[in-house]
Amino acid sequence: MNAKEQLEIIKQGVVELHGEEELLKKLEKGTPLRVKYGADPSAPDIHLGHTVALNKLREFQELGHQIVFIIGDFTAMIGDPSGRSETRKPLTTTQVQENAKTYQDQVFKILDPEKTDVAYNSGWLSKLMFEDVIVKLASRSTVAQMLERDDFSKRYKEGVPISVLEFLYPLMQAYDSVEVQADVEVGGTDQTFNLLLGRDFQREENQEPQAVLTLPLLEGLDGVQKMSKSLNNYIGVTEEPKDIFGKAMSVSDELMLRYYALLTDVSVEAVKKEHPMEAKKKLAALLVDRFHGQGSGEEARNQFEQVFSRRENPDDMEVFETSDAEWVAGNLVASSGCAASKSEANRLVQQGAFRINSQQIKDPKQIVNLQNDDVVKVGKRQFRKIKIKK
RNA sequence: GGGCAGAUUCCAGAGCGGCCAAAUGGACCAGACUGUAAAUCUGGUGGCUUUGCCUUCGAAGGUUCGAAUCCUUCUCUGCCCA
Repeated sequence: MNAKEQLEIIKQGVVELHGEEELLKKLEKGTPLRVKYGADPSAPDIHLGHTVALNKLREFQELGHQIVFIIGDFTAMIGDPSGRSETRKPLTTTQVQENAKTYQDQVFKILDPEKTDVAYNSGWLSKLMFEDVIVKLASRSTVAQMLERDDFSKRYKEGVPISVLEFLYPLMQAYDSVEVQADVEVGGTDQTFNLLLGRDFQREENQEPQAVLTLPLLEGLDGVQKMSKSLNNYIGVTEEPKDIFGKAMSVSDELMLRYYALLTDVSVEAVKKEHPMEAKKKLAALLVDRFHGQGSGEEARNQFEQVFSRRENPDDMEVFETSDAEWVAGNLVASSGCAASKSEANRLVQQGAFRINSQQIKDPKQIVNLQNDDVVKVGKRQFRKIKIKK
């Protein structure tokens, strides 16, 4: 495929491409490009938000290029301030290592391991002398530049603390680009500053500056904030089919269109013509298929319709084993793990969330007599099948 | 280093010395309505051996019959001055 055609593919779905001409020239050389992507192993779960960028990387790989996947094990000790309104808690080395490992396993659900170099940035960052930090990093950016960034200026205005440490984060990320001699770096739009700084750093080291490719940020399930683990508004790629399906179904119609646009090749125009619920089910199934294999989406859909449309019990219920047949309602809810505490259990019962074999019981103190295969339901999605131990 | 302000339950934020497990909003949970959508409405959101008891308002002490509220010291944060 010629360089121009490649560029067209690369540009699809991209918000901004800095250094387009340079990129074209590099593509014309015909040698595989080194495409950098950095991941912060502070939260080990990869979710749909990440997959926007990962899919782009996958495209690069299909075009024959090499991915340099950087695990920011060193930078994770600081925490990326991008888009955040508060200082992140630093992680311990052990935590970071564990996270990094699970992270990698998940990434290869999407990326081709053959065409991926994995690098830990502690490999070079931890070896820097203080002098290097001053000369190579700190001297190359100004406070004004930093404060120009939304996240910092906002915090500064609001009197929310900003650690000097956090100013170092973009610098380290930029330095990574120098180390791995990246031709391209891919990231979310919130990364723009960090990515562009990489270009400056490379120029100073007499390298060709990397092309910078920013991708849209995927909104989380709430439809407002960006998808992230800490906000708990995400769909993780390793989640159970029924959870992926259920979460996808719970998004608003508007957000569904956004997900279609950012996560699939399906034309949004076509989707708009469909019944929203049907479209949403298709999206949900598509996502399940993607992470659990062909056919699993269909299965998840059937389960979903069984449980929620027809209000039947799911096929696979957690079993609650007990030797007592007689229970106080509230205790049963708590003991079976359907509520975090006894008080919560009692509350749920009072609010009418508790059903046993479809029969609602509202008094937490009521005695219920259990039999084998009775089904306890708490709320919309918690089911327990009863087994009486003799 | 000096001065000032502040630290409250998941978050933001209110809290006269008793009526404070602590207003209000957000978030979340449950119920109703639905397309488990959104919107809307209702209720709820520390724990427990639950009409009462226990733990909580940065930390530790103290005053008081009684403290989130007053005093002392400490820790942390912001602002101003150097």
